[in-house]
Amino acid sequence: MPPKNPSDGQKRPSFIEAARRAQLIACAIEIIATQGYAQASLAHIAERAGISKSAIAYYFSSKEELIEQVGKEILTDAANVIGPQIASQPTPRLRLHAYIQAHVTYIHSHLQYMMAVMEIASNARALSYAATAQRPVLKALETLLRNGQEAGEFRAFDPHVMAVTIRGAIDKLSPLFMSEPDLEPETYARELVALFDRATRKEDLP
Amino acid sequence: MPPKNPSDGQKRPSFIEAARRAQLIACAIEIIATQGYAQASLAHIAERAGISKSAIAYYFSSKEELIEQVGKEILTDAANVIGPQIASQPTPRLRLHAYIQAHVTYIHSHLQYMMAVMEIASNARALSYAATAQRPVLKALETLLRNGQEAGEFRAFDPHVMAVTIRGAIDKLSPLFMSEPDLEPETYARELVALFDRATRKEDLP
Amino acid sequence: MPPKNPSDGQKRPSFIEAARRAQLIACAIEIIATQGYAQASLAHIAERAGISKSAIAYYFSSKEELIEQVGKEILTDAANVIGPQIASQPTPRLRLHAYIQAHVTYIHSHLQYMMAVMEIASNARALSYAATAQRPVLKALETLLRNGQEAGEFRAFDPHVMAVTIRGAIDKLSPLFMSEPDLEPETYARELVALFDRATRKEDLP
Amino acid sequence: MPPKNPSDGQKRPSFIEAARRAQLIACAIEIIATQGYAQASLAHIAERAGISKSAIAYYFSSKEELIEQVGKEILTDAANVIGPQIASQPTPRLRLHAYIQAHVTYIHSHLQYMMAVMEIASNARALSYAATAQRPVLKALETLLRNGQEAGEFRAFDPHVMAVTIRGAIDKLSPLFMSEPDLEPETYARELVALFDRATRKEDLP
DNA sequence: TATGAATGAGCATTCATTCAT
DNA sequence: CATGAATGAATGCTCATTCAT
Repeated sequence: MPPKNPSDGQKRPSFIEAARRAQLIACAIEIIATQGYAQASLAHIAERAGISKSAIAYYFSSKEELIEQVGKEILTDAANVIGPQIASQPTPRLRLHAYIQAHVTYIHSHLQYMMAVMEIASNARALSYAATAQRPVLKALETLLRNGQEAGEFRAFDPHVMAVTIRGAIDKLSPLFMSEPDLEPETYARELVALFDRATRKEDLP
Repeated sequence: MPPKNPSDGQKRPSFIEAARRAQLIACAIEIIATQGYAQASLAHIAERAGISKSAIAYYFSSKEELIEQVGKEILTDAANVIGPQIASQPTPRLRLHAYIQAHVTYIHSHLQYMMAVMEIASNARALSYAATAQRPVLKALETLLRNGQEAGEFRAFDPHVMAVTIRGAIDKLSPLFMSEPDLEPETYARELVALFDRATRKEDLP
Repeated sequence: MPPKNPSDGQKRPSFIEAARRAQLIACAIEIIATQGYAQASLAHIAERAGISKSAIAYYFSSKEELIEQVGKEILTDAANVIGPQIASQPTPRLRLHAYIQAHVTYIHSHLQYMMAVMEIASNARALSYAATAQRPVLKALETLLRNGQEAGEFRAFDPHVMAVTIRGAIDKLSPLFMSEPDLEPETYARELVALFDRATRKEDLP
Repeated sequence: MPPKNPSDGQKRPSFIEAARRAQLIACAIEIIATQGYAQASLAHIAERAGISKSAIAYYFSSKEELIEQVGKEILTDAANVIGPQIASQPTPRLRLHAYIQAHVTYIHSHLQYMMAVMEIASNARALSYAATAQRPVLKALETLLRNGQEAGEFRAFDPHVMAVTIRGAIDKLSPLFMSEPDLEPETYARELVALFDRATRKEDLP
C-alpha cells in the first residue's frame, strides 16, 4: 500500500510507482476522451495499461481517487500554462484577450485532456470536486471583468453574464476542435477575441 | 407539455400506446433531470411510471430508443415554441435578439426538460443523434448571421465562430438557472442580447 | 421486482415466487450449516439452487435480506414449536423442565437449521437483528425463573446467572449432536432437566 | 502477555524472529477481538503492526498458520494460568469449584484474548485444530467429574452431559462480560459455583 | 397488452498469495 | 530480513434484455 506517506523526506516515491500512476492516469484520460466516461471501467483502463485490475487498486485506493487524480492532473497543468499568460498582461482588456487566446491555444493542443475533463465534469455528479471546481474559475473571470470596468476599459455590462458567456464559448472549444480537426486555432482565437472585445469595450474606445 | 392524460378509455389501440409512450418519456425526463442519467435505469423509470420493466420493452425496442425519443420529444417541443418567435421578426438583427430572448425564456421555464436533454447529450455518446442533432441547429444560426451580414446589419465576423459562441452562451443557461434559481431570466436575456448585439453590429450603427 | 407489496389483498404472492424464496432460503441454510457462513456466497447458493446469481437478486433485494429471512424463518419455526410446549405447563418448575426438554428435542430434529442460525449469529456482526434477538430470549427465561422463585418452587439464585447458564447448555446442543450423531436426545434431555432441577430447586422439596 | 519488546539488538537470529511473530500474533488478536474475524485481513494486521503485508509471509507460511498460532498462544496461556489453580485443590469437588472460579476470573481479565479465540473458533471452520482442541478440554473435565463420583462427592449424573453444560456456561462468559462490563466476576463466579455445586452434589451432603 | 421470471455481462472492490529484489 | 509490485479469484450488486404466458 504505497500511497501512505506521500512526503516521506528521504525515501523517493519509488520511481516505478510514480510511473505507474502516471501511466494509469494517462490510460484513463485516453479512454475517457475517446470512448466516453461510461467506458472508463477499471477493467478497460487496466486492459489498456496492460496490467491487472487489482494493480490499479494497488496504486489508487478507489476508482473515485483515480478519476480525481485525472481531473487534478489536467486542471493543474492547464492552470500552470494558461495562468501566467493572463497574469503577464498589464491591463484588464489585454488580460481578457490573453484569457481567450491562451484557452484556445491550450485546448487545441491538449484536446484529449480537455475532452476527458469535460466528460468527468458532466458524468461524475458524485465526485465532490467536479461541481465546486467551476465556481472559483468563474469568480476569477468576473473579477477580471470588474477590474476592467473600474479601470474604465470596459462598458457597464453585468460581469456575471459576461463571464458565463465567455466560459460558454471556451467550453465549446473541445467538442468543436474534436469534430472539426482542421479548424485553425489562431484564426478562431482572433475571431473570439474580437467578438468579446466588442462585447466588452467602451463605446468611445478606438 | 405534460403527457396527455389517458382518461378517455376508447378502443383505438394507437391511442393507449401513444399515451403510454408519452408517460414513459415523461418519467424518463423526470428521473434524468432530477437524479442524473446514471440513475435512469429502466427499472427506475418503470417504477416511477408504475408499470413493469418489461412493459417498457413493449413500447420501445431498447433503452437506446427510449432515450432517443426523449431527446426528440424535448427538442421538437423547443423548436415548436422557439422557432416561430424567431421567424416572426422582420430583420436578421431582430431575429438574433429574438433567438436569444426566446431561448432564455424557454429554458428558464422548461428547466427540467433542458437538464434532461443535456444529461443525455453528455452521457449517451453511443446515441447517434446526440452529436448530429446539433449540426443543423448551428447551421441555421449561421445562416441567420450570414443573412444579417448580407443585409448590412452585422459586421464582418466569422459566422461559424459567432454561432458557436452564441450556442455556448445558451448551453450555459440550464446549469446556470439550476444553480441560481433566483436569477431573473428577463434581466439575463436583456444583458445577453446587448452582449451579442455589440458583438455583431456594425461599428457605425447607433 | 416482486417483493414490493407483500400484502396485496387479492393478488396471490405468485406461488412460484414463494417457492423460489423458500428454495433459496433452504439452499442457504444447507450451505451455511454444512460448509459454514463464509462459504455461503450468492454464487454458491445460486449454484446449489441451480439458478443464476441474478435470480437471487430478483427475489431478495440484498444478501443481507436473504440471510435475515433465513434467520427469521428458523427462529419463527422454533418459537412456534417450542413456545406452546412451555406455555402448556402449569408451574414454573414444570415450565423449566419443558423448556429444556423441548429445546433438546427440537434442536436434535432440526440440527441443520440450528447450525445455520448459529453460524449466522456468530458471523453476521453487521446484521442488526442477530445481536438483538438474543436479549428477549434471555429475558423471558429470567422471568420464568423469577416466577418460580416467587412461587416458592426455586431457591434464591441469581436469575440472570441461571438463565445465561441454561442458554449456554442449550447453545452447546447443536455442535454436540453434530459431532456425536448417536447421542440419544431423550437421555440427554432427562439428564439436563435433572441437572437444572437440582440447580434451581429449594432444599426442602422432595 | 504483551509481546516481548525487541529492545535488545543482539545478533541471535531466532530472537528477532520470535519477537516479530509475537508482535504479529498480538496485532491479530487485537483486530480479531475488537473488529471481528472478518476484518482481520493480512493487510489490516500488517498495517497495525507497522510492517508490510509480505513480511507476514516471511514469518507465517499462510494466514491459516498465523491464525492457528494465535489460537495456540491464547489457549496455552489460559491453560498455564488456570491449570495449576485446579490441580492445587485436594478434592474433586473443590477442583470443580476452582475450575469454575479460575475460568471466570481468567476470562474476565483476558476478555480480548477470549473474544479473539471465540471469533476464530466460529469463523475458521477450515482450521483443523478449532474443532479438535475442544475435545481434550472436555475429556479432562469429564475425568474430573468422574473422579468426584468415584470419590463419593458427586451424585450419579452423566459426566458427559455435565461437562458439556459446564463448558457451555464458561463459553457464555466472554460475550457476557463484553456486553455487561459492570458485571462483577466474583459474584458471578460464586453464583456459578453454587449452581454447579448443587447440580453435582450428593443429596445427603450438607 | 402486460407481466413475472430469469439471465449473462459487467461493475468496483477485497483478499491471500507470489516473486524479484 | 523485508519490501514493493502484481495477480487471479471471488464477492455483492446492477443492468438491459429476453421469453413464456
